[in-house]
Amino acid sequence: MSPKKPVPRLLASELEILEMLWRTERVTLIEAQRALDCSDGYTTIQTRLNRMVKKGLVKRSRSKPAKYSAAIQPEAVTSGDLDLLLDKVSRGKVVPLVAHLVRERSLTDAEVAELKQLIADAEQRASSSPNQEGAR
Amino acid sequence: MSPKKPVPRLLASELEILEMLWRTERVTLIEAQRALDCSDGYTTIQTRLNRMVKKGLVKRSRSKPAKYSAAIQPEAVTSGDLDLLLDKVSRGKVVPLVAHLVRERSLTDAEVAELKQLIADAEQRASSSPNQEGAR
DNA sequence: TATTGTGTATGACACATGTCATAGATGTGG
DNA sequence: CCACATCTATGACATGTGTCATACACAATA
Repeated sequence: MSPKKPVPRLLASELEILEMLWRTERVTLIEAQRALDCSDGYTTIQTRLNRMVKKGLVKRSRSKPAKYSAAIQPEAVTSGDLDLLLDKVSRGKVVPLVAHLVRERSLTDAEVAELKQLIADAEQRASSSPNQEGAR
Repeated sequence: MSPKKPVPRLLASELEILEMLWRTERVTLIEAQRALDCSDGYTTIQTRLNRMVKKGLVKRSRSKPAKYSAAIQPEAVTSGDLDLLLDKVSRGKVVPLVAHLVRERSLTDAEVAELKQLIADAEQRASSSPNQEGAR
């Protein structure tokens, strides 16, 4: 039974591979090599992909020129990493992270609008559900 | 030249150590061992700390029972990791990340208020400075 | 059938990390 | 000054990762 393992914590290199796979969907080794920086040798890519298959991060088809594809979605990584960040680094506080996010990046008007909506939704949810975290 | 290296990408174990150091400020090896889960041997902690010193992640005092302390702040990790998350996983998009943050965590009223303020500030900044973002 | 591509599977090697056991250096009470 | 309690520095070993070179398998063809 492997229910919802939060995707450990990916190494930078694994993230790099996954990023490529998310972009390209399904690729053969040659395509993968091309899609990546391709400064690495053919069998290097092969080994890395296969090791990731072993880890369950990547899927491989049985077709003749095997096609590799991501076994996990970006959201999973986002969740896992963000949760870790929150728990370990930000001591569970969301605001500092968001502050960094919106301060460092300049947002478009559309994005600002979306964020407003998100906050509004969260606000509503907060008032409707019993909230712990500092019982005012 | 200040090598403003964005703090590579920390391993989970390194994050664990740093988290402890941020909590405790300065510790000797024994204290560190106690502060951590302490299931690891004394010299194990020693080796890990020392290797992190070598990497510039941790500082060590010259005092007799050497005191170890974090060489980087949580914010640095936050920044580095968030940027990576943004660039690699979220394709540079802030909204999905924030969405995850505010959806998964229930926020207090105070936090919601802070977030609103954050967005308001960002909005102002967006309108005052010519935003290219998506010129391509 | 032997030859040549093209793909896949193995074996290798260096360096990083997780975990310790021990040896070496030092300060302190007899 | 000696012996012991502490610290600290090294050496070791298994496993994981980065990077390949090669060997092996198999289909199409000369």
